[in-house]
Amino acid sequence: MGRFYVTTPIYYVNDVPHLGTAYTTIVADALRRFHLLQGDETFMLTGTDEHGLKIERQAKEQHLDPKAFTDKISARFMEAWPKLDIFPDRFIRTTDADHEAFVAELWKKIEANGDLYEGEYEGWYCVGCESLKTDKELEPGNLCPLHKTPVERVKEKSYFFRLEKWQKPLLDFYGRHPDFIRPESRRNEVLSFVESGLKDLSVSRTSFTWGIPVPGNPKHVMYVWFDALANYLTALNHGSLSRFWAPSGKVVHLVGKDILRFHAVFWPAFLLSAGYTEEQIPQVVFAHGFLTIDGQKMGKALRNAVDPLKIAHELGADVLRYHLLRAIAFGQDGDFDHAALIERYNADLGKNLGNLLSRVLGLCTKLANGKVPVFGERTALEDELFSRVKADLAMVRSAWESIEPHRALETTFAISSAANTYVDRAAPWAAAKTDPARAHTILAALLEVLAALSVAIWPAMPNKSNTMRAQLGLPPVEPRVGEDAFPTELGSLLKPGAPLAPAGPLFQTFDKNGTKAMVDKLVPRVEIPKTADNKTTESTDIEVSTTIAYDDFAKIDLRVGLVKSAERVPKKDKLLRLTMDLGEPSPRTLVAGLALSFQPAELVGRKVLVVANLAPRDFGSADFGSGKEKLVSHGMLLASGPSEDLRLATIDGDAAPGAKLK
RNA sequence: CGCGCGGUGGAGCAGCCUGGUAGCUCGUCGGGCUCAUAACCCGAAGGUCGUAGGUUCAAAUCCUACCCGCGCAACCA
Repeated sequence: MGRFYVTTPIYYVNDVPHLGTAYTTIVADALRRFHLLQGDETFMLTGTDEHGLKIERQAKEQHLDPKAFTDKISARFMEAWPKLDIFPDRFIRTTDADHEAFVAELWKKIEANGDLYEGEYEGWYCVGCESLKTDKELEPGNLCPLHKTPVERVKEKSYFFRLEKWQKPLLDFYGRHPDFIRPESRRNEVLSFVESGLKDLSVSRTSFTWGIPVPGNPKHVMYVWFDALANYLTALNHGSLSRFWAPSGKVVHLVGKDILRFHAVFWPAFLLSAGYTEEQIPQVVFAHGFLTIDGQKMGKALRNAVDPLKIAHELGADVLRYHLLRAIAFGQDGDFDHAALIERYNADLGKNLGNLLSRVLGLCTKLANGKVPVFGERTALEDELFSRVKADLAMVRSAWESIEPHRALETTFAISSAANTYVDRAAPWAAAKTDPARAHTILAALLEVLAALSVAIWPAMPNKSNTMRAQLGLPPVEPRVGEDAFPTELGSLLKPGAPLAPAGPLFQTFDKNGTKAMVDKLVPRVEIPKTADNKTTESTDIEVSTTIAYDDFAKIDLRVGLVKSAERVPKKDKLLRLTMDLGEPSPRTLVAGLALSFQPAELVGRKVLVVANLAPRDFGSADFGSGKEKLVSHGMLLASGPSEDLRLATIDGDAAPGAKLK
């Protein structure tokens, strides 16, 4: 028996609960339920992350006080989880008073250890990430590599955390605790990141106020990650709850692969700095992958369209939970496919397990008076079944222990398959005609397996587990601390003579039409615009936006231009660099997105229409074979159509290069 | 050399860390059973585990190189 503490990330309140957050939270709940079954003391934490510039701005947009704004969104998370049969021990908010107090304490400890200093930060800041970016990280045009939005130049006083100092200790720690970062591939990522060198981390801001004030210097608020990570400790900072923290408890942080770095690098560094020992660092940070939906990346539109609560409402939370846990290899990217969901529901839940229960209970009604029959003499068939099931149960247990829900469930359902095979081999209906005692033994064996299964599915499907148990005449699963209720032995899970309930369908399968109807119902209606289509519609959009005055039009210098030369721009597959005669003393350079429609050679000598007085546009640089050259366009060439089928705007008849249009 | 992911029977995936008869679901074909949710069971067809090298007694698994997809990003002033 031990203690098990599992956390989800605290979800940022700029979004509402969606399939992705539901996924992580479901896994956390399933793991905790497994540990409950084993008799462990458990604590599960989830919550919301509520500070930061992005929230401050979003609240303002909605004309709300930040607190009122976060109250609103946070409530949606809090209300969502119970609908998926998830009951965290604490739902923490970074605006909770105890959290704010605890973070201040943590800050002071780190400061007292000399790991915080005041400096000045100047650089780029991405509001989306809530983090600073180095010049190297930025994409051309000063875009955040993650959000693709422009970063902001900020210059402000800031406290810095001496992260650099912890590089070596962190590497030592990783070396001594190979299981700290999982899965392995992620661990390697983090290692190479840390090995490549850590820089001190800016951990406060003065540019906004929606955050936890820095102790002793309230002009500063803490960096949201400093604030957020601490939540895992805040929740246990109450009396004896600290027993759940490492090393007396096993601490497992489930995180998305996008935020692994914060948990695997910053967090242990903060802890070490605050005086925690290596043994007091969480044992596992497990990074899971991202989900796609029906093969499509989960963009904002899709995220909002696929509501986990709706799926739970239609099919039951158990079914959603099962499918997510079973269909996706935890730790890897996975696809949430609606058709596969129904397929799996039919196959595993309905036909394999549901039908097994139904046929066994049906036989019991007919052959054993609806009571648990007496287990008579075992034959080789029962021996084989039981030893197989025992071995599988052991595998299920170890799969859960090592955080591999997909494997745990695969094996769980292999048990159900084995039982189905056994029914066929043992043929109780045939035995009943000649040897009723034998038939009873067979049924008793099957009931034992079903009883074990009813427990084994509980971490994933608590409701169905109990429905199943009710039919077996068993009380609901009620784990007790110190009592290992995960089945290992078969043979005495049921009492002979105990009444069984009549069989009712555990999972009603869908026939062809039903499947189709359900898939239609669940698949989001939104058209997910494909990038190409999107562009086409844009470029064929003939709606006239707004009118402009003639004077405005007159400002545009449209001219005929003669293409003197044209060449592809290396590495930019849509761009051509053109030199053009616009009737000026020297030719101009234009950069145009024509490369998908035209060969450079076929453009040379053509007369096309050009906007001559457009502000020059910088396209970065390109290497034309003799080193990097600046790529600047001095004008715009007019064309129509999608980029792969452009038509040039030309002039009727002949006109001299430079001729103006009016 | 932009970042990331992947290539395993018809489809979708697991296995790869910790080498040792290639597994799961669906689909196809044939058979069985008749207790059950048109269910369940058995069998069959179908795989050069992307390619080429290397390590090894042994490679889907470890190493090296390469090829091919996909996603994201970027470029159409």
